[in-house]
Amino acid sequence: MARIMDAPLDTAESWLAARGEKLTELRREVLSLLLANHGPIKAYDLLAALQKQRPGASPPTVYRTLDFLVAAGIVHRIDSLQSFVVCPTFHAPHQGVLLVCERCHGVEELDSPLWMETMRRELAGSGFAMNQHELEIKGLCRNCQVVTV
Amino acid sequence: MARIMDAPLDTAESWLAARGEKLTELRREVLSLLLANHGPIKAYDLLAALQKQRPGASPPTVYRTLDFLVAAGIVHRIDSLQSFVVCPTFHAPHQGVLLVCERCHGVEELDSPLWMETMRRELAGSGFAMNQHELEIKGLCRNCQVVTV
DNA sequence: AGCGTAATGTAATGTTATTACACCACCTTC
DNA sequence: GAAGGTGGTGTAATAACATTACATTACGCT
Repeated sequence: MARIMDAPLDTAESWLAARGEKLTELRREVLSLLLANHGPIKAYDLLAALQKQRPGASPPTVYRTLDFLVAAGIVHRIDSLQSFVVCPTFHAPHQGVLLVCERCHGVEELDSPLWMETMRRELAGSGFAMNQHELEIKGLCRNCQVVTV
Repeated sequence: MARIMDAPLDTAESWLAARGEKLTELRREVLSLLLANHGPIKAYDLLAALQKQRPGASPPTVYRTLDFLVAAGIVHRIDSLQSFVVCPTFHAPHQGVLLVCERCHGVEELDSPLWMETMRRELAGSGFAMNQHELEIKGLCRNCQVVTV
């Protein structure tokens, strides 16, 4: 019987296979923990979770695995939070912007090719070539705009 | 006789005075080092430089001063580089985007109110309120696009 | 002078990330 | 089936980045 969360793991497996890479047991465990977290997670928190099922895990264990998943486009690193989050649409062509809430630290991914194109055009004059895979916008999410604090 | 770099320091002083804050000797030294660096600098590199003229300087010395300068809008923190850079136009109203080169780690600031407005409008549908003071775009600068590596 | 607040000094510690090297599994090729 | 290469992981140590907590000093105010 299939466990919950298997579908994205299988998708990741095929996605990697198409690149000639493998979803090893370690990578599967890490990705599974990332998926279970629903939102950005810090490397050391992920390490703590991983150690429950894999006691020998150490910082290089998680950082190597995260680097791999990021390079494969399955996971995003959020610079402003020093955290990592699964890309909800890694398996499909997309041009996503990460909307990072500075208050609750939630992250949404907004897929907007039109928006990307607009930005690229606006930047053209400056001679700067935007990396559209690493775009992170800080601000307040809908919920957090309401809060007074 | 005025030393080189005095002008921006004096500008910072008035800018702060208008906010009821002061450019103390320590802040002046730190800002001066930041200006002398022409580009982003890491906190600990700044600390090392500061210690040459102020041997007792420690991490809190620089982090406190940087926090102050960032809060005053004089310095930007570049999340993707974990570095700090003087805002070239802190004294004037502006809506700058930081263009961070992923290869040479240089930073340009592009002032484009039109661009900001476009983005804000594009984001409106998502309910997300962009923080226009903290916008950082990664990519390749004009020079680095040419390099083959 | 005495008080209150802002600024800085100082020691320790917390958090994030990397290096370097050892070992093992798997695959190839002879 | 042994030799050698590659990719993946284990392990120890350390580097790099940042904060806490508390002591002390500087300065404006009455």
